[in-house]
Amino acid sequence: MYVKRRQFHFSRNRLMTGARADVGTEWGDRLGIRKSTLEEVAAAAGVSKMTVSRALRGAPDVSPETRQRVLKATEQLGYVGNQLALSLSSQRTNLVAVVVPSMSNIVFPEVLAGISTGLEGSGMQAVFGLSDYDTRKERDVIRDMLSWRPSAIIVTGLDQPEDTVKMLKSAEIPIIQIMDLDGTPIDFNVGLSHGKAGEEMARALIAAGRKRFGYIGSVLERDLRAAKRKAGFERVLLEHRLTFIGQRLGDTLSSVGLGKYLTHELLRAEPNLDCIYYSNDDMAVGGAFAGMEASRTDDILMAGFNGLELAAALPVRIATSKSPRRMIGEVAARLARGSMVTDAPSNGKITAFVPEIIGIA
Amino acid sequence: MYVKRRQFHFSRNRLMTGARADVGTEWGDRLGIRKSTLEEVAAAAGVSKMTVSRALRGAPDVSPETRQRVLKATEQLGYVGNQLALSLSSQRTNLVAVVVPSMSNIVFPEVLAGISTGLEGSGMQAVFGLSDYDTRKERDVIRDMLSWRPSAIIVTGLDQPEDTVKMLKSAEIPIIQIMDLDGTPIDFNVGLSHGKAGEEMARALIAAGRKRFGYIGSVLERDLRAAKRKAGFERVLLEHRLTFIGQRLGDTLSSVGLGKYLTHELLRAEPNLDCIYYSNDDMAVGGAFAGMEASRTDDILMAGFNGLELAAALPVRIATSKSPRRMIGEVAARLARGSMVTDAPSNGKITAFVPEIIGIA
DNA sequence: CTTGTTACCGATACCGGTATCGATAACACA
DNA sequence: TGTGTTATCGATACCGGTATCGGTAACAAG
Repeated sequence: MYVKRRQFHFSRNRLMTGARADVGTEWGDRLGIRKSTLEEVAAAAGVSKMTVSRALRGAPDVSPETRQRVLKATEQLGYVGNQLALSLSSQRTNLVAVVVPSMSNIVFPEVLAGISTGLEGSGMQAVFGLSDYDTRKERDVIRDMLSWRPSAIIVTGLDQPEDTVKMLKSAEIPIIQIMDLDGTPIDFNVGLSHGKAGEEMARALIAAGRKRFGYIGSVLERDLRAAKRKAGFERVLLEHRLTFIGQRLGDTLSSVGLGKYLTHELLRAEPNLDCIYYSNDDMAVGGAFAGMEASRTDDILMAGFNGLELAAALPVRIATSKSPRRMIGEVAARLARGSMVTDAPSNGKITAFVPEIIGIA
Repeated sequence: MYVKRRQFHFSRNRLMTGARADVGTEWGDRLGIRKSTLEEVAAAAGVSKMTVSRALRGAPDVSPETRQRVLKATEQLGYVGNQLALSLSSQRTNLVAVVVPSMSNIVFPEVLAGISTGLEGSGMQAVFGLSDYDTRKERDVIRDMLSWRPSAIIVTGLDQPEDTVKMLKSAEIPIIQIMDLDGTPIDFNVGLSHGKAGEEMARALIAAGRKRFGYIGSVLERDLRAAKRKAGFERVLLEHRLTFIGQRLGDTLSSVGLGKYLTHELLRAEPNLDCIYYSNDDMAVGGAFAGMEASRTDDILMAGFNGLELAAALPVRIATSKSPRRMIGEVAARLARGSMVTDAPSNGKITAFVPEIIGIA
């Protein structure tokens, strides 16, 4: 299948003549810049590859002149370095594996952006995978990730099935579970309590005089955090002898369009609601649109979750809890960075955020 | 700094006793599941590691019984495999490097999602990096990526500076430039002509009777594709002896809030516009909100670009060009997959999409 | 019984780096 | 002059896999 390889064994003599001698495929330009090896750079600089390795990494025991020669050769050959060999040899990677459920909700990209900035300057790379809210797929993705021997792994949520947890533990690297706090973390945990977020939102809305609540969400079996928010909300409703008068659950992932559609439906069925709690801001924005179309913006308040930039720009006000998504990513990244220097992760460390509720008063 | 390694040399005898014997750190559970090597699996199965390698990869010359023994040992030890060693040894990776400018605009996450699904089942992994619309940063990110010897690289746009292009070429892997088509591709090219997109939008709006145009965008020096759309739009305006009556350019990245703010400003300065072209849908949605607040939704049409789901759900109609973002990602991924089997990328292959204009008629 | 074939498996040499130890030369010091 | 010391560098053995080639046993054919 794969054609012969290793048929060119560069002899030392050959190398001594300079690696520029015989390059010239379709790709290689005449600068001779191509993926070269330490060995080639060494030959060009007239030293051993060990010395090149040292020079490039800034090791102390290399004379200034040698270092210069090596640097020049590196430049000329366009040497890039090989993380595969480096990582295999040194037994440590600069990889951070990240698994998120989805990319179509802006929340996770923002977390990734946070991770990216949090990793900046550390020389570490994020490798990401999507689970599509599917635990089986998540397990497979995690397995693939682990085969790269990342130095840390960031996963979304606390509700991984047992075999996934076992696999994670067996990797013997820091495991950073993000977003959710309601559950038992394996190792590090960065996020917020969605149960509490739901509770607080309910309390705030009730305090603001809302009495007749509806709920709109999408597939809660998959978005467990939305389900936790709803459960928290309902707990507080119950405390006040209240309940959701009506609710609608979609069967696709949350979106503005879905929120709008379900809101129209719910408003028709229950015209006397004075507040609707949504599974998140996308849905709530859709709700706001529906409210505008139905001219119900004055007597009914839509409440979501996340604090999207979009929600703040809306012509009508909606309530929401601002989740520190970027921040969660950055903190997770910092924890991952730590993994490069400390061998002993302080087991069970938790970073808890409290979302700020806005748009009510 | 890093403490001693390689101090444990498992003797063959030691291994023969079973790798479960001496595990028991804080992390290892009593199942003995931990990162083990082919050698260990081989010892447990009583064969050579070469045989294990063959068995695990489904090579033909392994007897069924041996395969079973190996599989059992693999299972028991929770062997995961080491992509680092695999890739280094076999001289090919299953990595696809992806560089996008930003994560805060939903467009790029959607491209990534497309790439992810396009890669599904191929055993390939996407490694992504952010350039923040900064060419220097882009170059550094690309260099980091290349050091992992990916089997393909996907970069955004066609306007990389010369040194970046040189670096890309020297990697001798398929280079897939996405999103933009206006320029000279290095190798593969998947996207759409933003110049034409701007032209077509202008033509459609003029055909629909719009006459008094304004423009609202953000930092166009960074978002080159938005600049190309604007240029295309202006070309057609000129053909019709028209011009932008007024325009506003923000100095931050595009967002709904920014679009709303600038629209309010522009509407104050130029109250008699009947159409505003925006750098993208986020801005246009903000414009729509401003229009609603100013009660100008009947006499002025906002036009954006992307065809976001959000735009379709809006209570007022806005015009937009639907860009096939997911599709672009999927096609790019397919091209990247191809790279694993064919050594000779068909140089210069271009996949062109034509965005559909909606929301005008 | 000798000789091919075939099926199966192991030994060995890599892949491109790093860690470790040892060697050499220059220089200081007694 | 003999002996440490220090600075600088190379040789060698890995890391954990895969590619390649060769070897052995079983069985068929001559």
